[in-house]
Amino acid sequence: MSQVAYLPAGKREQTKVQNRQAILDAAREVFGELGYEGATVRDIIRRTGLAAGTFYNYYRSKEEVFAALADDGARRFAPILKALRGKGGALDTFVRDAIRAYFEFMADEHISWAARRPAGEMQPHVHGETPEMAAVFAEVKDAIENAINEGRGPISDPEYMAAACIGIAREVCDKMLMRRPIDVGAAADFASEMILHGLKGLPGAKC
Amino acid sequence: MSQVAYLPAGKREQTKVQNRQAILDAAREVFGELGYEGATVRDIIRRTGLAAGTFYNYYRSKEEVFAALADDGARRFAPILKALRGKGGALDTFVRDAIRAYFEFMADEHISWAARRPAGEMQPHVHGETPEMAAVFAEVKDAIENAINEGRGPISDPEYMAAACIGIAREVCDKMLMRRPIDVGAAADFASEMILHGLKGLPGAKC
Amino acid sequence: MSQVAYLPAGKREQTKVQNRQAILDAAREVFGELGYEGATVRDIIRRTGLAAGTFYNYYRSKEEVFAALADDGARRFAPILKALRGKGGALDTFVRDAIRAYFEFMADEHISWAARRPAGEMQPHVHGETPEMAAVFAEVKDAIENAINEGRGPISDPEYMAAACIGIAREVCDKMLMRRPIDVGAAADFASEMILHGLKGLPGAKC
Amino acid sequence: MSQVAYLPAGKREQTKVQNRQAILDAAREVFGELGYEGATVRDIIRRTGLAAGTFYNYYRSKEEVFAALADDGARRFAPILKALRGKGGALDTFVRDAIRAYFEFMADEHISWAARRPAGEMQPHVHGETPEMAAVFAEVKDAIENAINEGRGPISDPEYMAAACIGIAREVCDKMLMRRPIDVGAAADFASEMILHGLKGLPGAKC
DNA sequence: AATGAATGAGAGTTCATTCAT
DNA sequence: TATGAATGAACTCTCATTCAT
Repeated sequence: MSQVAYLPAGKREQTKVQNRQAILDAAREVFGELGYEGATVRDIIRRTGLAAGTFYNYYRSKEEVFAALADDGARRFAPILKALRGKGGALDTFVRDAIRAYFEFMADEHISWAARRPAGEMQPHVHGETPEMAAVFAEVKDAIENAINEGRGPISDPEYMAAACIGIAREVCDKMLMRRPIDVGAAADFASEMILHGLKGLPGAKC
Repeated sequence: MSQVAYLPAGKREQTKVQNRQAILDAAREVFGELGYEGATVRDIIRRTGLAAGTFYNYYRSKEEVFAALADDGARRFAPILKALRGKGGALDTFVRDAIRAYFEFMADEHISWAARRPAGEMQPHVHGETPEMAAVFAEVKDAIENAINEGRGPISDPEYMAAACIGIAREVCDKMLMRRPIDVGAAADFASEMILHGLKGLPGAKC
Repeated sequence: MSQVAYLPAGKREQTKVQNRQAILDAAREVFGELGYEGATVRDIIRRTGLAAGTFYNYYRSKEEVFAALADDGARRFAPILKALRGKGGALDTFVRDAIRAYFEFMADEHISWAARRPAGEMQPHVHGETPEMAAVFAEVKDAIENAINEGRGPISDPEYMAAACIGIAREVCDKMLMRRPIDVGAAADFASEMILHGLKGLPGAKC
Repeated sequence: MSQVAYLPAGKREQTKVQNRQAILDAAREVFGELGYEGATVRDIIRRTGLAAGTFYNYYRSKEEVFAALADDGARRFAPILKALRGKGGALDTFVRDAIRAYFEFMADEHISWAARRPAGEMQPHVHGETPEMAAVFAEVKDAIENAINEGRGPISDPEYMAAACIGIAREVCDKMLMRRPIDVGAAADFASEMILHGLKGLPGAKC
């Protein structure tokens, strides 16, 4: 068309990006606080100060913004994990590296929304996990399952083994995030040790 | 005037107890299928055949019936755990016993609602855990934390230790419940071994 | 179940019927004033004084209440037409009878909602025809088409013939309904004559 | 300052006229496909490739563009009718000419949007009549009413007479537009005959 | 105590229209 | 003047809860 005017290059474009981010940030918070079901689109946009309809200029539904959040987390974490997998060492090393990477990512992620949460007030039925975290968690789970299936570890029940690793990682990480200061190194070491040697392998145990 | 004297204790009381139980049963199913947020009071009451308003003669809200369900599970599981705690043996033994008791309870609980679920169809954002399970989980968690704090185990970070045990128990139990047939013994053994000795302690590992 | 109490027999049942009717009446008015697309469920329930949600206790959607209205009209008019069809006389007679029946029905129907309409204020894009009217119109159309196809009239283009009859009936009826007093006899006679003999057959024409 | 002197009359003006026409064309299609209520400004503007806001540089509302469309049709048809009226012959002739002109206009108009409609898919509650058609219809109606009031026909009820003519014209025309090929001559002849002599005047009737 | 219709707040979503660019 | 994101009122529909019966 001949009437090319006001190509989006300046402030318009900028606020668009800002709004998209604002919605994403608000959604992260709201999902973290209220859980997926508990969160409403209105909760999200209210926190941005934007109008109700504006949400739908960026995402078509609650589902979609949730997916975008999860994607975002996965996308940022994927390369880290991939590098680890590429190294292809012993399960021993892989577990330590993967757990550490996971814990570090979670800690980073955490501060962006945990800070402004009314501390101590843990709603019922809510997991306090952002979609990003969930996505990253899924990645790690996948990696561990693969590692075990590839036979880089003892031959027991692979599914149970992965489940156990995952369980430790998730729960210890959760605890870590509740402490101040957050000590990623200590928590990751603990979890790795626990995964590899169990309670009896911990310092102070009589093996 | 409303209390009719000498009303035989039967019919009326009977009905009340039955209705209360019917609601509880329906709620267990519905929460299991739809999750807490997804479940509606209508879903619950519809399954009982009672009228909508009747729900509120027994529970003041969805929240309350959920709590009642959790209480119920906890109340039934508490004595089992208590007996274990009373035995006061080594952490070793306690872990095995507690895990086994937990897994057995879960398996029992499970069949009461898992049966009629459309298998394979796992909704997003739904955890498939009844309130009872959640409550029992909390009990076990408590027991393990206590055991560790009492010094019946290695002196490391007690909170992390409990978290790790809990994580293993939860995840392995979940996997167990998805298999057919459900082999409680194997799963409990695996989880206990994992808790005590980690991956390296599993058969086939070079320690 | 044993707890049979307060069977719907008295006032409850009564208001239910009243509400259903109130919604139907309101819907008739609103569709008449605003047209199908223009009408909203809110418009309808607002006019009844009932709460928003109450609408959905009676009809699942705007579509459904519209269909109910149309059904109602058709159901009431069907027997009249059927009797006419049964008589099986000449097209001549059939046309006069059918037109008369149609005009009479419309006149009856009309007063129930036309009365409270802001007179003279004819919105654009709106046909001022209730679903009942539309339904009855469809019935008559069908009857005329059948009569013509059965060869009870001249052999020309049956579809066009029916269309022409229908056109006359609809338009003349509309005009009739706008006059005061409504003279069904005169209007029906006119329409019949016009259908049968055209302008040239009208009094005052030189044939 | 904003009006640059000596700006060649071309580009700018050209664009304005083109845009106005593009919106009108799009609106014609959309109203034809979706009906007035069903059509949205977004539907219209999307089809032009212009931006949402641009619509409002040309028309203040959906209502206004609709009116413009109607005007357009009326403006194009008016001279045709006027010529007919000027001839001032018998009602007989006038009816035939007017009907023919009307049918021809409708057929022309029709192809411009009917072509790209998903055939056979007739939405409920939608009339498939462009605003232009409505306007032209109104013109013809007016002409016939005038002719009758001027006493160029039988002295019966003029309003009813006009209504009857209009009804025939509208319905037969509708049918004509649904046939393939569209035979304007036959349809116009039929309608004229029907208007003038009724069913009994049709070939095959015993008069 | 049981009933189930009524309630109305609030959910997700659409859309005509405005306005900074 | 063209743009298209922002706006916010209004829409359909759901649901926890109340209350007359």
